[in-house]
Amino acid sequence: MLHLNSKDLLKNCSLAVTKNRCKVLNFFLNEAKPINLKIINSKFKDLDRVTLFRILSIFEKNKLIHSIILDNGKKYFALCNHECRSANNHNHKHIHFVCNKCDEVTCLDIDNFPKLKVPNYKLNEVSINVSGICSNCN
Amino acid sequence: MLHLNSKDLLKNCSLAVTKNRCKVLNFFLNEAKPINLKIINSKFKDLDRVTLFRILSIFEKNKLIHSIILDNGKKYFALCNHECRSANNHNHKHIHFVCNKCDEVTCLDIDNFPKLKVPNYKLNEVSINVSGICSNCN
DNA sequence: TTAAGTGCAAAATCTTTGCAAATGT
DNA sequence: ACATTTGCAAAGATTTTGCACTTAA
Repeated sequence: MLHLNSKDLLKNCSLAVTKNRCKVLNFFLNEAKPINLKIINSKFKDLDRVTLFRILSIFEKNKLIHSIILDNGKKYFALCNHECRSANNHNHKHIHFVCNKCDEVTCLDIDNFPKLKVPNYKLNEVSINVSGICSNCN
Repeated sequence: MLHLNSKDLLKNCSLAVTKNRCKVLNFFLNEAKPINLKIINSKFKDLDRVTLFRILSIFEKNKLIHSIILDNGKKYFALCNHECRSANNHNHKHIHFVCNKCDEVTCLDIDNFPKLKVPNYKLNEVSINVSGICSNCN
């Protein structure tokens, strides 16, 4: 999985390869971090809002990207990595971290993802959001 | 903390005791679970949307209730328990569970709340949302 | 060529704001 | 009496829908 290009990724998902989709997907390929919807919007001013919505929603449905809603209510989108795409669950592999200083959001792979247990409950997806100070600001 | 009545709770928070606030707070006192905003709205049809918004927002500000946004994007509100009100962080004590069968959301106190560590990061608030099958449906 | 994607307009939701009337302290 | 809360109207913001036009397969 070295050469990640938008065309192939779209094809892999049986999605039509359009200019707009490539543009948006390339944007994600160049961004390691989850990006707020508003920012994405501002990066694609030539692109219709509605079209962007539809592109993001079909990307999410096809597990090219995943979305997070932080406790502040803001919605973020981020590229899924390979494990993310192949697994059913986007949250098993990493947690989402938001820095209280720089406001950047980061997907963090953590070594020992906690195994929660609750009597009488069957736990499937576990999603963890953390806030604090990131490595840059620390 | 046996007799939880809305009047005293409001007074404790230095909030004016109004009929609407009592109604809404009583509703939460009778509901153990987080309730979706839409449902709350439908329970108070005589109450103006805006007023309900303002009541919920001031309750949240005063830590009478806390809100959660689940991965599906829906917003829920739930009564804070005593520890919840006294602590700075509403998430340290419990996790939020959503059942894939009955769709109910539950605050679950878990014994060993995971202690996460990430090198170079300072972690403050940890919020955990889990989906699966609840004890009723299991 | 034919199905799918796009842009525009407009509807449907959701949330906030301003202000006069009603209510609580 | 005075400050706060409430309801209404209306503005903003966000997300969805319908449909004609364009583009990809």
